[in-house]
Amino acid sequence: MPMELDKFDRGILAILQRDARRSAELIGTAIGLSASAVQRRIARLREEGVIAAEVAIVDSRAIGRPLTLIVDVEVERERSELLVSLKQWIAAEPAIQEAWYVTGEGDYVLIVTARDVDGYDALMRKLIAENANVRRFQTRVALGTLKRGQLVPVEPTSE
Amino acid sequence: MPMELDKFDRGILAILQRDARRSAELIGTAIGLSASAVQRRIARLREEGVIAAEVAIVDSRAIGRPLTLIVDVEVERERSELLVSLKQWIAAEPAIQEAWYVTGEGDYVLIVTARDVDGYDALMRKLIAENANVRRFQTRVALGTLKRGQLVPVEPTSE
DNA sequence: TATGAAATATTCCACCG
DNA sequence: CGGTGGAATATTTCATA
Repeated sequence: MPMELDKFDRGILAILQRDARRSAELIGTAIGLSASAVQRRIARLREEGVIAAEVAIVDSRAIGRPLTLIVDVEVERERSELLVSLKQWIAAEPAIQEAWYVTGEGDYVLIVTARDVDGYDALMRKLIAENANVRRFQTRVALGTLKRGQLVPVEPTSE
Repeated sequence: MPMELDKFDRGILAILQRDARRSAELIGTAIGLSASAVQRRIARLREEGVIAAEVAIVDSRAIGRPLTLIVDVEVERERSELLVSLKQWIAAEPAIQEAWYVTGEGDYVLIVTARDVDGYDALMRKLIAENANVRRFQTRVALGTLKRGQLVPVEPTSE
């Protein structure tokens, strides 16, 4: 169920999605509201779950994980009990940053971060070894990152 | 150039990647450091760019964008001048949350958020219409999101 | 029901030892 | 590094529309 968001909420979200540290007073002057009104709305957006989290974005290159890989995984759909443990495996593996179950024949798409090719190889060998229902996978290496984030458009104009 | 990070830095990053609002005092008790030391380290990590940003994560379903699509785009590599404008187009389009240039024949992978199928169709028609070098694209719909984020593993691999 | 302003409580930040 | 005090910020309270 889509939440009721007026233009003030949208303005707040637009700012906080780019900079969660911006003070309520600055946000207020930007959108035309008092600091306390902004503060109240932020608290409400958190409670309602519209703001799901506030997190630090770490530069993966800066800490020695310059590789990003996009992996298409094909899974045997028949064995549903193995699917549960595969999902848990994915959830528990920190090198897998994102994972979707997508349209196709038991297909998953993974976004993986790695230190180097060897690190990635080791990860995928472990994936295969510990999940019998993984049929095959195809890897694409990110040669360049044009854009990264989970910034959601909040303007009603954008489609 | 990988940054020098000791176990305290790693502990700080592990926490802040999940909750950027955690106070320095709480972080300090968690990792065994004083609040002021934690403050100093956070400031340094921000300056060095290890912490690239601190952002609010908005629940896209809560604001009426329940659809996520993974799009493989094939581009004519020959016309490099068109590539520049395509990149700018992608950068300027808020519905495209993530975009990588990947191994293959002029292939890009996009993560797109949409209100519904019609909204997505309209976006891709616009992409085609305004970028003559886009040869074709293939869409996969995210039927389920197992994991989402840019959480980078910071656990020591060698220390 | 939501606002703005004022009062209170936290948290941060720049020093000091 | 840890600790302290002043500044900035967030949170609560309250009167008002």
